[in-house]
Amino acid sequence: MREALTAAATRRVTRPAPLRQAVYDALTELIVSGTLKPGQHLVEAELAEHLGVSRQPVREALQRLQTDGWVDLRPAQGAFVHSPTEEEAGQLLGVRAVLETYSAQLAAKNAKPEDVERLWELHQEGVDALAASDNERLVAANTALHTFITSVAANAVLAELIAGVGQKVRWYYTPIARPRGKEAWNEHAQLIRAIAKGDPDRAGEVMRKHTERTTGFYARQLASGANQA
Amino acid sequence: MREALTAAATRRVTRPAPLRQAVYDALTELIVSGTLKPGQHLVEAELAEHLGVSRQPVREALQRLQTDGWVDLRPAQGAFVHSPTEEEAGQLLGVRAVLETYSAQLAAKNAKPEDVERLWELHQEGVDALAASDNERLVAANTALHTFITSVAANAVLAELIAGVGQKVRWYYTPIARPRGKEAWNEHAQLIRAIAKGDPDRAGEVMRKHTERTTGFYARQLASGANQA
DNA sequence: ATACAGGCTTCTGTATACAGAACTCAATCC
DNA sequence: GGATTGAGTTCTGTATACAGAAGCCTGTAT
Repeated sequence: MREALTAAATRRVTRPAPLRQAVYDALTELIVSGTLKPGQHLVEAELAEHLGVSRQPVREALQRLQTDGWVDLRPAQGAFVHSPTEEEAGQLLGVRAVLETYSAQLAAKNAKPEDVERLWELHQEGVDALAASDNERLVAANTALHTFITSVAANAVLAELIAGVGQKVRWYYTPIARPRGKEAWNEHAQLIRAIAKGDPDRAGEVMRKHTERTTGFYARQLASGANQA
Repeated sequence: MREALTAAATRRVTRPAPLRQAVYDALTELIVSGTLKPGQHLVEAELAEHLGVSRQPVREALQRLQTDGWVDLRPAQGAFVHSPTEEEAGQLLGVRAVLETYSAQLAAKNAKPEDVERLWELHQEGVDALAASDNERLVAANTALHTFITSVAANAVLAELIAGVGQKVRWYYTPIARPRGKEAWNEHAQLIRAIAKGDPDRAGEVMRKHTERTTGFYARQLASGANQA
């Protein structure tokens, strides 16, 4: 009987789900969506009442939000939503570029045929979204593709860093920049071909150029319509 | 008068220094030093009493220790000192290599003459420690050199990631591996020369090879005397 | 009118109290 | 004898309470 259960109902009935996690997710969503604006003072008691919990889980969530860079915690003054500077945004893009490049190299080393197949599926989804001019779907497809490449890279440490950096990049640039268009997905296709061939050097190079172009693309949008948000 | 004060006593009398920070530092030290062993269950009440504070700051410190990867926080069970696997250690080294490479490239772009001068000073310190066979000083000199290169790179995001990854690498390898010897410092010298010339490609390449050799060096030590700790 | 001082309010930081879940171990039943 | 079930214990997760610091506002004196 034990084996039968192990095979099927591996997942416990319901994870109790610690409140701090729920609060963390809620606050992250509020920050990324822009409901909580950069520089805004977050009062623990207010958040607690608004979310229907006590101050304690809110505090714990705020602590984690700080270490993840979403809020600044000034001693004896509390939490303030982090205000990213242009300089910091540029640094984020640079770091992301090297991490993604490494990710692509590892993926090219490890990719199995079924991984490549899945990559092409994700690529097709992006092309479809592009044809439908569905920006939201396009962003999701782009994220999904990069995330899957990272998972193929099979480096948990790397994956965690990329996830953190990537989310902040999206936070900063989503309000001011549109997603890149057709040529980005052509670059993705090149990348997948390099991974399929198991050519780490080429995969890394393609990814490096890809992220550099994205960086330049963002920079131009920033320069042209800076304060449109 | 206000201007005079601003110039001089910018720093407030004494930062109250939140307790959670002190607890965090204390626990990190206990983990890195090996007093708290991997897998060990950390009971909040015990730590609180031992450190002379209440459970609250201990909890907050444990939360941060989790996000920084030092402990695992299992729901409804509490904190356990993280047990690094060999696989994770390898992943750490890989990530560190690409981050350090990028750091060296940026440093080569930004370095001013006085930075190069300081680099040579730090290098000399390492050579001296090597001559004195003072391992502790040698590790400190190595850390100081790499840290300074990162600071010259002038990328705060990168610096934070390197700091986190680097500390974990040291935690994992310090007990089982000796520091590298003379040839590591020759490589450092090459690196500094590349930075002095303002040659990012060469600096990156030298750093990449340097970290790869360090990785191999660790791997060999691990293979030979695995369970000597 | 302006600058300063004092009290007041508000919020954080810390401690304590309480409820619920997980582990332990012993007693019981097959 | 072995497995299982149940009570008891321990620890986490959450809520509440209290103390201290920082900011604000008002009143007063120059």
